[in-house]
Amino acid sequence: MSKSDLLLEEFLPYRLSYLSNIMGQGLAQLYTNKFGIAHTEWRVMAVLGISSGLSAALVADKTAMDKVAVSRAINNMIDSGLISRSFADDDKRRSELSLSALGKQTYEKIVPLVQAYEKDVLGALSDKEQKELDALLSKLTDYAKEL
Amino acid sequence: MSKSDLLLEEFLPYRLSYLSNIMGQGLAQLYTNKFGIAHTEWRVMAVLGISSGLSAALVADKTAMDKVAVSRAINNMIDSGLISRSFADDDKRRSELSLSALGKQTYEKIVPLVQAYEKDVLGALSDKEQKELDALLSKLTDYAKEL
DNA sequence: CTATAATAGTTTCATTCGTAACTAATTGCA
DNA sequence: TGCAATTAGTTACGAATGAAACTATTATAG
Repeated sequence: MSKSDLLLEEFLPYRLSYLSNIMGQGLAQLYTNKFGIAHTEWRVMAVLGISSGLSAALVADKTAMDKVAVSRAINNMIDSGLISRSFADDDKRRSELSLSALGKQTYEKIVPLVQAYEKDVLGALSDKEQKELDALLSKLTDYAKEL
Repeated sequence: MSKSDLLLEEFLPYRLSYLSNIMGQGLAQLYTNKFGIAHTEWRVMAVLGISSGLSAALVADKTAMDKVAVSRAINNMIDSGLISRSFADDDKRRSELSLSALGKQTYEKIVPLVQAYEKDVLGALSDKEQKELDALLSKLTDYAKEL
C-alpha cells in the first residue's frame, strides 16, 4: 500500500455518509413504514409543523431541498391530505402551505418517535460528548459550506 | 410551538445528512468534473486501489454498496478501461477485480485531491477536536448499527 | 451421482432525483 | 402604459437507484 492510499473506513466523508445512511434508514422505518411518508415529505412536514403559511421556496430553504423536490413532496402531501395550500393575496404565484388537521395529527405522532430514535442513538454518548459533537458538527458544517 | 416540536437544524440525522451532502458535492467536483468518475465508481476505485483481486461481493461489503450498484459501477469502469476483471479458477462465478494501469494512474491522481479536501475541511478543527470527532463518530456508528 | 438449494453476478422494471425547459404572475423601467 | 426581466412553481426528460426476477455456477442432501 503506497503512501498515497486512502482507507475508506477512515475517510471522513465516507464515515459521515455511512452514519447518515444508517440513521436515515432507522428513521425511515418510523415514518415510511407506519405512515407511508417519504423522506422528502417528512422534511417538509417537519418544517410546516413549526411554521405555517410558508411558501414552497421558503420550505426549500429550510429543508435544504431543491424546489423541484419540494414541489413534488408538497403535491404528494396535498393528494394524501397532509397539507393544505392557498395562494398569497398579494402574489398569486406564491403558495401558502400548512399542515392539514390530518397532517398535524400525523406530525404529532411522528415527532416523538423520531426524537426517541435520536435520543436512542445519542445514548452512545455521554452528555459532555453530545455537547462536543454538537459543537464539532457546527464548526465543520459552517466551514465546509464556505469551501 | 408545542413541546413536541422538532427543529430540523438541531436534529442530528438532518445535520449529518446536510454535512455529508456538502462534502459529497465537494468531492464530486474533484473526481466527477475532472475524471468523469461517478460517486459509486469512486468508492469502488478506492477499495480496489488498496486491495487487488477482490470479488464484486467483497467490494460491495467494503463500500457499503449493494451488489447491483457495484455490478453497474464495475461494468462501467471496465468499459472505460479503469478496471480489469478475471474469474476465479476454483469458482467461475466469482470475479477477481483490479484497477487497470489507467485505473491505478487515475486513482493516484484522485487520492491526493480528496485527501487535500478532507484536510481542508478538518482545518476547521484543532488536532484535539479532530481526535474527538473521530472517537464520537466511531461510537455513534457502532451503536447506531446495532439499533 | 443426481436433484435441490445456495451463491455470484446481471438484467429488468418501476421509482426517485436533478437539470433544464416551461408556464404563469409580477416587477421594473423606458 | 407596455414590454423585457424576474420570480414561483411545475413539467419533461435523462440518469441514478433499489427490489425482484433471472442466469450461470457451485455446494449439498438423499
